[in-house]
Amino acid sequence: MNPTYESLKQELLNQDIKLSHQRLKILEFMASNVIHPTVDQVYQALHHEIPTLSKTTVYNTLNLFVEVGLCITLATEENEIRYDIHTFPHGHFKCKKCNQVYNVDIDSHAFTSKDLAHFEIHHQEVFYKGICEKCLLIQKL
Amino acid sequence: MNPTYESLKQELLNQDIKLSHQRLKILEFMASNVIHPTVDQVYQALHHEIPTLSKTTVYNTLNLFVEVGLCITLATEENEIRYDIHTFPHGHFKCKKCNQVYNVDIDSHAFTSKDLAHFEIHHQEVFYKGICEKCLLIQKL
DNA sequence: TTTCTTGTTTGTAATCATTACAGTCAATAT
DNA sequence: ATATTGACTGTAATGATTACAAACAAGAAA
Ligand SMILES: [Mn+2]
Ligand SMILES: [Mn+2]
Ligand SMILES: [Zn+2]
Ligand SMILES: [Zn+2]
Repeated sequence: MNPTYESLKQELLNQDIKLSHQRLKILEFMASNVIHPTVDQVYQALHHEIPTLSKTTVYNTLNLFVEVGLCITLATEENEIRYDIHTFPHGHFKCKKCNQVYNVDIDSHAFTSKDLAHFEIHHQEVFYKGICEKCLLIQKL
Repeated sequence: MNPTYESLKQELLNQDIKLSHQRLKILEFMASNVIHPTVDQVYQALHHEIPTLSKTTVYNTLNLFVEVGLCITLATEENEIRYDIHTFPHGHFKCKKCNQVYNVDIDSHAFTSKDLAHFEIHHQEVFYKGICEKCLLIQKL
């Protein structure tokens, strides 16, 4: 279900994008940490390993990934952009306690509204907020 | 269906919030312009009429409205916050051509995902992007 | 009426995420 | 070796939002 690092790398090659060290490290991070990170989270995670890494490079790279369809962006209400390596249609749930963003399987056909009958729909986003199961259990202790 | 200016004003009174000139003007704008405006749009629309109006006041007032449940916020992907006077559950569609944000009736029961069976859901947001009917017609000319 | 109190509004400065830009660097081709 | 191209970096600029303190307005108390 999760896209593999190897298949994503191949996709970059297919699109004639050079496999630079920084790009591969960022791609690897996105593929193995499915946490919908912000640019800063990616930067913080990698700049120990790549001390010369610039935050601008993280911006450039993630926005490049979005352009070529390897990532999508997620707008949370906190006025910050998060990046998601999963590009197939799915929804999200953000926990108000632990701030974790979960993936949610949704039936995309349940969402056709007759208000949009003559509209051209390119993209849909379903976003839930509330308290996750883990945090609910902690609350009850 | 749309909340009236009078009922919203009454709600402020019920919550012991003073009906200052600025608050009433901003409330009136929100009630009669259902365009999901940004803070700047509200400010631009009103500062001719109220030359002393400060953008800080628009921020303070709209955030106050959100706190007391008169407005909700909308996160579009452009990293800007929009304010909505409609607080009942509904979805949105943003046109990529004209940037207009439409309200969309949705069946909120279509949204139960079994992934969230043991989660506590406080809020849900459904957001579409694409091209609206008007812009599609223009395109065909 | 004057003074006091409380909450509102204002303007400026600070913050934070993001983007623009220009110089540097690295890989490859000639 | 030199030239070309694109990637990376650091710094500066931008734009939205928030913090904060002074000014203001309205009503209550004296
Ligand atoms: Mn996701
Ligand atoms: Mn709406
Ligand atoms: Zn949680
Ligand atoms: Zn349109």
